[in-house]
Amino acid sequence: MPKVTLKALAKHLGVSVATVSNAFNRPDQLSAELRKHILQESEKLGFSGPNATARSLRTGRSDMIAILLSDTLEYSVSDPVANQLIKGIAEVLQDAGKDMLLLSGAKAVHSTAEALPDGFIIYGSPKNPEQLERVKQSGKPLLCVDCNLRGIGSVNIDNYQYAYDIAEYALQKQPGKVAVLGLRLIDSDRVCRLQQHELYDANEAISRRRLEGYLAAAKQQRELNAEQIWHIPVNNHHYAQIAAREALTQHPRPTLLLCMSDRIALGAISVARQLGLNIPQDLRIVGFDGIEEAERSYPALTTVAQHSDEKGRIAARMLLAGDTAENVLLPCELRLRDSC
Amino acid sequence: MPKVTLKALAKHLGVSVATVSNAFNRPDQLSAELRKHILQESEKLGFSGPNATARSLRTGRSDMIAILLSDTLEYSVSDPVANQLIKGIAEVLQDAGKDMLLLSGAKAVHSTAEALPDGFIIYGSPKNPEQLERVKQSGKPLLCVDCNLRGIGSVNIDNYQYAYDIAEYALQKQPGKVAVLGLRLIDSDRVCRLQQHELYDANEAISRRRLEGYLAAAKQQRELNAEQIWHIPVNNHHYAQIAAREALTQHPRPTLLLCMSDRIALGAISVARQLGLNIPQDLRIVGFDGIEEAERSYPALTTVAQHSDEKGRIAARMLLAGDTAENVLLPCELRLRDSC
DNA sequence: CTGTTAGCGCTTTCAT
DNA sequence: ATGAAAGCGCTAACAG
Repeated sequence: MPKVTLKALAKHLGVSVATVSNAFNRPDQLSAELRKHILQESEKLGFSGPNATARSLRTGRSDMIAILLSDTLEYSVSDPVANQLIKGIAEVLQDAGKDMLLLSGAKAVHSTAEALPDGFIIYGSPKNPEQLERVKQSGKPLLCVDCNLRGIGSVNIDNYQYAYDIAEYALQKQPGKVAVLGLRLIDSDRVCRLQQHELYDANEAISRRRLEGYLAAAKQQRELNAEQIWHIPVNNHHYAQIAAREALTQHPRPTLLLCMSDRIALGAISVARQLGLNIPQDLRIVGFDGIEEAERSYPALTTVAQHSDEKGRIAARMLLAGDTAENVLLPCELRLRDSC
Repeated sequence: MPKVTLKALAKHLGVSVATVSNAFNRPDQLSAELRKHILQESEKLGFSGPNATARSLRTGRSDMIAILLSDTLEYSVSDPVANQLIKGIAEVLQDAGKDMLLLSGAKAVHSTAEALPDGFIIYGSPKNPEQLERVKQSGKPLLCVDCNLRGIGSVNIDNYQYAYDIAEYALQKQPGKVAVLGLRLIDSDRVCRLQQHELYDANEAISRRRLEGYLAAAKQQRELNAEQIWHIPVNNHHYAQIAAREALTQHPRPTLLLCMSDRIALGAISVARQLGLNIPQDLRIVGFDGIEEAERSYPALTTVAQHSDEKGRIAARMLLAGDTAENVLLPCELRLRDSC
């Protein structure tokens, strides 16, 4: 069986290729009945619409939108926050009839599919400068989420403010010894404490903004010491537990853990349980993100809900609307639950 | 600035287009130094390799692999099991330099990107027959995961066997009144109990296979009644809680909950806590899947670990190797923890 | 409303 | 080792 192309179909039907093309792309350019006839015959011959590649080559469009992830695909897909964001974007794209391409932002990756999408949502600070450069060069619409890039619109939250708010809430409720379980504060792949000179950093990373918020809130009672601030390289349970164990086996033990993600906080809760500590009596814990799992943990986690799905929806809508110059700051909410 | 194409580049360099093309695609066809020179100049002019669309039109390849999801994108991306699978696939594709396209299998979607991929992993029973037909027609390599389609290779687990095993374990440990919290057993979008005539169904859905396993194991003690089997339409906390609440407020109350997913089991644990029931003293619960959250729930969940990430890795490797005729059955393990 | 035609940017014989 | 040219399947401008 020869391949069914638009041209072959046209010949078979005794009409011109333009007419068949119009039947698919510009219904107003031919009579309704001819169109119907063409569509029916196409179906019958197993022609499922114009070849996407050829169409894309011709028009320069692909009806695909890419999410340029700052981490590897597998990490991004399993991180609950990235996941919620992807979910929100997916909802909007699906409604708009667009497809979604997930692009790994891992260093040194040069994927050929990069060239296809009609637009990009850049999620998190890009780690692959060449790739970013290529994407910028493409001249296609771009939008940043959870990062800021000169000249590119963005959707963010005020990390400093909400970190400040939740830290202040926790501290006011009951003063005590504070430790910070921080995510990706420095460039190291192992769990460790910060050194004094690493306490401040010009870097715009969201974790730095959160740290500044904690620091500012803590200051009102007592300056926070670098050695009570942990760096955790990856946002997962494993590393979170290592850090939590280090922090909670000190003497005297901290009585408040400021965690930069809910996953970290959840890891800390496990460790606390292993150590026989009661939350919130012996130890209070707050998280950041507002992932679903944090609602149903035991005890339920006090945290900042940042609505990543909504962030995704808004970003996707902005991109599709060509509204890519604005810098949007989305509100969050404190979720005061049982852990603090 | 005019667009930089391979042709323009060739003219600029004073060589033919074929030579430039070869510099990118067939290093052995030209001298190493000329190649190096061409590549350097390309970089300098901001030419980031041959246009992917044109190349794809010409060669018929795209270096993309699609996952054809049986649900909507947003659901699949947030379901922990689908998520782990995607993660496993992503790992392998990334190493192979392939990109991953997530395709929604929602009814009536006809995405243009469908035509692009070089191969498809079909995840779960397709709900969009036209789409499936198109994909089959494409003649590209296909592989099923968690479903079986005539003439297509597959990667599955033995749902019947492991459902049987975990039910038998639970029942032997301590007999009692059993309720099943089942996932998508019938075609209804609300939580409800099964009716007697719905107890058996020829349908090959994995939930049906699991139910048969439970039923067979229960039979050894006492036949399971349809009214103790709940249908839950969506694998999330919300619906799980509704079903669990119905099941646990009966008199007499069930003492064992056989849950068809870990998410459902986790929802049931929340409800039990709300009702002041102690697990496993007053109520025993088992799940299915082996998601991460089940390890760290309180109490930790007894379940069947099905290694979805490994399933994904294996499927991706098989597809890439062109090994798409086999029907692979992967082993699972019982994870005996505190909830039963 | 319909048909003809020129490319979109590339790869790949085939000839040199 | 290199170049000329055909054509992948389609869309859109233009002519009729």
